[in-house]
Amino acid sequence: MIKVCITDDHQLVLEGLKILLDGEHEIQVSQCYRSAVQLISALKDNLPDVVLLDINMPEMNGIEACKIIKKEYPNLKIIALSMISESNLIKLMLKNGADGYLHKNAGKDEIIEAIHDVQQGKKFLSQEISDIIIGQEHKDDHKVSNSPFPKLSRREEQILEMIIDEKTTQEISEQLFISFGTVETHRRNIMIKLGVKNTAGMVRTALEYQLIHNNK
Amino acid sequence: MIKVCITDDHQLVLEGLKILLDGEHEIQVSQCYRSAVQLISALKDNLPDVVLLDINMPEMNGIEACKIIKKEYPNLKIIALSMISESNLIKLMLKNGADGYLHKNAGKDEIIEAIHDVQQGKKFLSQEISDIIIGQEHKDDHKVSNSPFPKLSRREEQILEMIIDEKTTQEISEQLFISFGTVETHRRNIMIKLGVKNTAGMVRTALEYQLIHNNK
DNA sequence: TTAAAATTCAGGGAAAACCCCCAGAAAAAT
DNA sequence: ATTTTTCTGGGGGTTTTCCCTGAATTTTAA
Repeated sequence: MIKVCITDDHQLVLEGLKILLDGEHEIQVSQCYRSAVQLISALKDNLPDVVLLDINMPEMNGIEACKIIKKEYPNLKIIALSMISESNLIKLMLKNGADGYLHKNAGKDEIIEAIHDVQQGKKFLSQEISDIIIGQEHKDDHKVSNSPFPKLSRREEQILEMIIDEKTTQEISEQLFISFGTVETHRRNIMIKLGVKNTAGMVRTALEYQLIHNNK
Repeated sequence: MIKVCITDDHQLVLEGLKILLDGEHEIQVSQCYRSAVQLISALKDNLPDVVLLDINMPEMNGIEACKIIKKEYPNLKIIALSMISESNLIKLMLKNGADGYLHKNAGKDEIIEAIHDVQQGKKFLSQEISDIIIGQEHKDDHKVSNSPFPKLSRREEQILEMIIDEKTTQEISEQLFISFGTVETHRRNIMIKLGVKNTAGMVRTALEYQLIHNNK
């Protein structure tokens, strides 16, 4: 019997997965959590064999969570769940200790196969995911290898949010009571951290990686 | 017995929902589809009572699908499903004939309640969704009322994609073999159509509404 | 077939963003 | 306690975007 724990901020996915997996008799869904923070604090008392972990969550994203969990519990197997199949994201997740990666349009069989595989110590990547990684391998390996998951400072995050909200450097400086030059410096640093070259890149990356807490 | 049909491009959500609803004895999941195109062509032969329709899908988005379906089958009830609770999106969906709106972190009970409500001819909006709409009501009613779902031309879409890909006007003009001035005109028109004021707005709106086909 | 929308082009000017350099003070992490 | 990161500020300059105007041709829709 494999003890599985699911963490996803979407109630619907959570309940669906639970019922889906409960139908299997070698698998037992022991716990469900709506956030990575909940998951991490609960692991102390009850350790499952496999964790299904959503990547795109508020508060703490799956990549951060993965890193923390693997540090504490290296033997706990983690399967990343994601809506998007972006090669950089997948690589980052695997780099941070994930044992498998499932896209959310995977079927029941694929999930069960993944759980069994990682429980036996194997890595699991669906065909689709493998193709993406291999297809992009030559293109951006330098970019990924030396750029960790972009971590912005509080100020940078705040300014990025305002940029996404269509505010100009001038407006941002006025609203935050800091100088024009300071905002420009932050802009520059954000671009460097995200590895982009203009505003479009900042916005795209921010939304793709869900770096900002969009409460619109 | 209410005949329900589910359309979502994510296999996982699809299977989860199916099993979730199969547990209810007043509800019968008659069909499942992975795209709106499939759904629409299948309605001719088999008409359900209620359709659970994901908004964010490739090929055809839920808003377009909703409009088409309601035109053909005005009595068929549609509940929109979405990952994001953006007020404009919700309003647009309702404006295009949806009978209910469910966020994907809704629980089982909420979904079942929604299905029963719309089947009886009532509208269903979760508390969370109602709050968002009411909260934004004063702010942007003019903006929504006279701006339909932004429809870009082929060229505009193409250029928007390139903007999101961090290309400058110069680069775009060279790669498309058109003049600098032409690209600028397209940029301007895109901004007007999307109701934004700069590049950040274009990128944000494009990604939020999934106007572009991001095959990265 | 006629009206509407899309695509093409351009000049001139203002605003914003981008790029280089630098550097001190404060806060956080090791 | 010391190193690192963050936050702050700026000078000077180039590139890009944004905004105004206008207009001809082609394609699409009513």
